[in-house]
Amino acid sequence: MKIATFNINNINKRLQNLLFWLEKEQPEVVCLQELKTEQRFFPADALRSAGYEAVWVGERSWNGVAILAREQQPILIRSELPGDGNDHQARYAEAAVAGVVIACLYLPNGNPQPGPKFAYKLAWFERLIVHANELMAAGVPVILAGDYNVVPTPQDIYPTRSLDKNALVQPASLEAFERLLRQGWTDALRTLHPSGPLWTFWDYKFERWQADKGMRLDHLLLSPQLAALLVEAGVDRWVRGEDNASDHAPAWIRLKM
DNA sequence: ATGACCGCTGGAAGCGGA
Repeated sequence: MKIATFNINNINKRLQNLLFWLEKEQPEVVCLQELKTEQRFFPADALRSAGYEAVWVGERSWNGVAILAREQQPILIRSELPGDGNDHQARYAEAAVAGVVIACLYLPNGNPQPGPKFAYKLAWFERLIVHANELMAAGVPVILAGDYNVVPTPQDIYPTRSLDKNALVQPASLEAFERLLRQGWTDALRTLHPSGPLWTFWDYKFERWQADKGMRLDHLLLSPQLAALLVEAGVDRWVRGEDNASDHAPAWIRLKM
């Protein structure tokens, strides 16, 4: 079973890119972020024609997450991250697919830092840590997949000092990610590729793609019973080189199930 | 690197993104 996470950066603007990738790579489950569309404009019919059922949480202009499943209907469990009844940004969806809990998340970027946006990022991260702990304690198979907006280690970014103040690389951001992992989650891509670049994002600016100066921001974390089934993982880099591409490429895993 | 991108909003520049 192939499961992918992909920050699509506007699902309607990039629908043809998405459909082409789905046709070529045939993932069974897909977590999408940055739909940038309100709920009623999600392209459910086009995806169904391509063989995918979906659940989604839309918002005008920004954010937005979706979970797709090939030839089966994902069962929505929740559409908001618990812990703050005043936070309605469309950044979290959780669904059951084939007996696995799929959490699709879009963690706040947090720039500029310091400031209220960075505080929101860290607060959101704390809520995720609390909820992930509950999922772990429930003992069910879980995948936490999405755009974490965190560069986990120095080898997950091209050599530069120009981003030292960026929210993506702040010690507080990395420490929160570490604390999440220590609950017992497996960082699937890094586990199968322990060293070297595994970029999932290349900035549109400054010809970062052409120079292959990227970052690893998109992660799939596995609960222990799924980590034992992990057989393959990678990044579909070719997607970033297409016309009209998102600035992210899909990251994916294959589980023996 | 006080950065050259991309797309949205609104109807012009300004913003969010990372």
